Amino acid sequence: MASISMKKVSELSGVSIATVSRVINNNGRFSRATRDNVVAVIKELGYTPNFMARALRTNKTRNIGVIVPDITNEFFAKLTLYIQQALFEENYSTIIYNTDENKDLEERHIQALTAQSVSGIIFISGGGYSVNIPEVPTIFLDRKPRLKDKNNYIQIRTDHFMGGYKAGELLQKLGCKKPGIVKGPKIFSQQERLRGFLASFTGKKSDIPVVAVEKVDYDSAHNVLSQMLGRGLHGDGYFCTTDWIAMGVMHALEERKIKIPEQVKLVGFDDISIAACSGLTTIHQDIKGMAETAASFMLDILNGREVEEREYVFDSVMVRRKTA
Amino acid sequence: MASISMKKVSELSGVSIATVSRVINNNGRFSRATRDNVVAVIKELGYTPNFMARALRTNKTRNIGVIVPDITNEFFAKLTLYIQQALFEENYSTIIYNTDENKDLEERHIQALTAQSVSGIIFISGGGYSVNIPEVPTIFLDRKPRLKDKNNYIQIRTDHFMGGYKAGELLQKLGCKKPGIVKGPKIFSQQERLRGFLASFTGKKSDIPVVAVEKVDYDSAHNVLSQMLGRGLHGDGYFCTTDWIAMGVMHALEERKIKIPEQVKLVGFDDISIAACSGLTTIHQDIKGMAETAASFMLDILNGREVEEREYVFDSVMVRRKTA
DNA sequence: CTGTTAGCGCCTTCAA
DNA sequence: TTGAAGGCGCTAACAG
Repeated sequence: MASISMKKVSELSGVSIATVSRVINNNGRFSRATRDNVVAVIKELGYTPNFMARALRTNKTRNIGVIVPDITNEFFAKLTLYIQQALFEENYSTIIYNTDENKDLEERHIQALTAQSVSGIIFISGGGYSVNIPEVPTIFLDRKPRLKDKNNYIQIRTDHFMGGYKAGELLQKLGCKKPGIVKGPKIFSQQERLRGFLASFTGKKSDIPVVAVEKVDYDSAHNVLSQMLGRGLHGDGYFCTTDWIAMGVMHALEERKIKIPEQVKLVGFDDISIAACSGLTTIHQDIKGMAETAASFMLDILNGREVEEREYVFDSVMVRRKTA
Repeated sequence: MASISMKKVSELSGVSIATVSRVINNNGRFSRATRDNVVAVIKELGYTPNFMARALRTNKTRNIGVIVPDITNEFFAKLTLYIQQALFEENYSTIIYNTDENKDLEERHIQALTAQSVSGIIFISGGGYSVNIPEVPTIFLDRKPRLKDKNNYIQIRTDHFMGGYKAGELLQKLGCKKPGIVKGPKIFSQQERLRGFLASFTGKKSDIPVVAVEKVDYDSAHNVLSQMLGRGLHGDGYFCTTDWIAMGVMHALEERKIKIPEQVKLVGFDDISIAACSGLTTIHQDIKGMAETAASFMLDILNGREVEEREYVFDSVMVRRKTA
């Protein structure tokens, strides 16, 4: 397009560029009449500000980086969807990067985002390694990472611990004698759910089998469980730290004709669509609430409003369906 | 950070800013010695180019907009994931917007993307309305939209028609006497799958029931099917134009104790995880192939390479599992 | 091979 | 309430 700049607006409206700028940014110091005039010309010309020039001048891009482990997982997809929607309301865009839980990739993406001068970053990171806090305002979502320097930061998440605890309680209430847990890799959320689960038991916790799978997905869980069942051993109730893990476990059991919930009870975590559609009992997370809180805090920071730098923890709720 | 600019590099390395710029962009016309010198200084200073300044100057942001109906659907999530990865290799970022199949939102996003001067757009749009082609290089993915002006454009998709055709063939081969189709709203891909399905039948097509659901998701399909079954009518084989629709249908049938595949056969479309994990027979799309093709064409265009503006159609393949 | 120079479009003092 | 002018950091002629 024949880019129309402020200059053209200034010429046609007979005022200086500076005044046009003031009108656009509502910076006061112009008369009502000039304002109306300038606004009219802008409309007539269909002028839109040049984001790049503005970004260069103000050092603010109005782009927010969102770093997620795996957008392919509905849980993270929803998180990013709601973040994007909330931010778009305020004219911010989101740049999404996938890390696949990989520290190197994570760092490369942070660097890319920084080089691009994003206005802020919403960061889902919580592997066993420590991370540098980016230079721009950053909000940690879903997981609490190991941070290198800072002690103050905003962190938003579900109460993974209590979620695990509730799962343990339910399994006990339902009379499970040999409960166990199937969990993912050493990531903050996974570890917390494990801790909570174990904490719900009063007896000897070392008797409770903890089976770990490499990734929090269907195949990993399905494989590990199939092997286990092949060796003839299984308990009568499993807390799976992810709905996808639960699906893998569920089908491994079904393939061996083991009845759910009669012989084995199952509890998942996340409450994504597949849980509802498979009748999986699971721990629900308030995805929308967390996403909107993250977006709203980010906006607060960007607008210079005061935000308390601490952890914001959302309640989890047990959703009973058929499997437990 | 104390932003280090080219100026500082030029001072410390004793050459002009222009030379520094040439070295950075590898634009030739500098000696080996100066190059090494400049590179060393850059490294020492930890200099990184300012993307905003560059963008302002060159009018290229290295941001690619990706417009998808619903990132929450694994099919689109994977598409965007692979696009993002391919583009990141070449130092491009992706800005993702969700449209929820909504024309207004679509237009607002295009506008936002244009205002931001993205370098290009990968666009999934194909409702019943006509769309304006954006000003920047655009590639249409998955669906062929109704375009307002241009007749030349790049369009990449699965052969939805043949996919539907294959589904029809299979159901017939399997001996279905009363086959039907459950499809989503009037979107290009949905309509094509329907056309293909019907085309596979030689007899009277008007006898084939077409049940339409509002959205291509589990709940819509589940509701509609439950109602239908409540009225006591169903066929012996359904082609569902989406895996999520198939899931809804599957469970509605199971709830009525109707055996799959004995009494009713089911074929889905997309082949997302849930299909594999539910034993759903479905039509597989080469998501990665399409995404990478789109990214690669985009890069070609951006780099001034010649690309033939036409439709690129990927084969679909039938994946037989338990439901048909 | 290298340096000088002129903006890209915008915001923001400073002066009027 | 307004205008003039400088500069954000970079690239791309145009000279040498």
